[in-house]
Amino acid sequence: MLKLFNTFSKKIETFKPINPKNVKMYVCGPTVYNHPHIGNARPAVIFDILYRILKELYPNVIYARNITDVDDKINDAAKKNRESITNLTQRYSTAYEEDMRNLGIMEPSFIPKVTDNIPSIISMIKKLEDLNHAYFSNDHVLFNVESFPHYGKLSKLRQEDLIAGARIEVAPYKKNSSDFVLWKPSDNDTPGWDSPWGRGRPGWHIECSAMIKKFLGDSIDIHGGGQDLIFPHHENENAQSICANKSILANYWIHNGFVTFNKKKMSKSLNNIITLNDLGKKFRGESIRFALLSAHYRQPLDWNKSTMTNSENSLNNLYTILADNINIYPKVSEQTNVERVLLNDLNTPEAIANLFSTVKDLQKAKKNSLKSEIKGILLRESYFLGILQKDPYQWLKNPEQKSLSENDIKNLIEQRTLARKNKNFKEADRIREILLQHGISIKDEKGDTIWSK
RNA sequence: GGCCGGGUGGCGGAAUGGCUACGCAGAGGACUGCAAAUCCUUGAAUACCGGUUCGAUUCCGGUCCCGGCCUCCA
Repeated sequence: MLKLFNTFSKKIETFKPINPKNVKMYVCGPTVYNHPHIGNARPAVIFDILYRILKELYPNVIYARNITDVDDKINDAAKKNRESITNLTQRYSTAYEEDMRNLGIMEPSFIPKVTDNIPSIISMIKKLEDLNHAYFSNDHVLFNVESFPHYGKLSKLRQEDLIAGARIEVAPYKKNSSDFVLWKPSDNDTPGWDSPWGRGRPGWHIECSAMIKKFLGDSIDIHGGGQDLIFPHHENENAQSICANKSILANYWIHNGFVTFNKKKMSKSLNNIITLNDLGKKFRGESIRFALLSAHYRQPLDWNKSTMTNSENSLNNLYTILADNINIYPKVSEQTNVERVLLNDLNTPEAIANLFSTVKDLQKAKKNSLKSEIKGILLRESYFLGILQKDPYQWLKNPEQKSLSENDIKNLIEQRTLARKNKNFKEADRIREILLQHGISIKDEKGDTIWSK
């Protein structure tokens, strides 16, 4: 039984799909104008785990994660780079997909892009206009918030509060300060498409509503994203979808907490981000993933200097155990403790604790038959977390480090092995020291010498 | 100002009305030519003040501090 915290009810609820034979989930992906940072990676990893769990529970799961490639920030970035908009968005969507693969994230069923779905967007806006939920004003089409009495229910924000807190000047052509843009005009320098309202482009929010409708249908089970999307993005999506489709948009709204850096939210606009690209130069994707799992998804996760070394060390230890048991055949396992705690609102820290408990069992096991059983459990448990699926020796050798060529290292290790055979320990230590100075540490293990870092 | 989270060991981070998980780092020992790994042992925490209770870190009230949303953000 899967339990999830629903932002809408602010309670943990038992998950009941609309149609158990076909479960539908949509997660808001990135706006591609920049390299994604670890804050962007968090929902990707969290919903990847949820996807794995759902696939285990239900025969068919459709998971869509969009890419927003129409946005004014994109236009600004392209202008700044003197680069074409398509070039920029393609460059960064490719980078995003690469980063996702690197994090061990399973490919969603659909990765829709806004530019491929303009007709769906236009027809949804048209529908809203026909139903008097939207109005045309000053070349813009705006959603009329007053036409939707439940506006604010998702984010728990009341109209009065929004007005009181408004820090931005209200556009004079809006009927209500909370009305938001569905369609806006484009000048010749800006990407635009022909529409009943002239050449223009969609506002933020509407693309997700339109793509959900097109790829998943009017109503879906789970809608997810970062907490910063609750308002206005999801509130607005919810309003426009319900008004256009006359049916509920999503039954479960799931939002992850932020990655913070020195306790402050990491965000592109605060310019305190750590990109996956930069982090990937020093650390492997799996280590980044492990770090992102260390806190419960609804809590903030504070990133600091030791976050990555901590997570690398943990994974090294786990892979070492797998290397020790490399010849043990993993027996196929049934539902594990890790799955059981993940079912409880995706409690990844507890899942990791359970994983380590399995590891302890494996270390204590004497008989091969028992080891085989436990190794099967361990591999199944780590699959749901999306870790430990690589060849352990490959991991421990860490070939991505480039301080010495692999051949050089092999040669030095051979020389050292020879010296040790001849009991020339002075020479053996000298070689160890050389390797250490190049950041390479070695371990003599079961007659073999393996090296890392 | 309105709304909403949170303060747990050196660090990260769960859980719980009743001996405070787990990981990383640390200490001691076994093992090792030395290391590493492994095994054994081990030190270390619930912001503050009240209340309820046999018992609170957990529930209630207050104080202080930190963060988020209200504007683009995962």
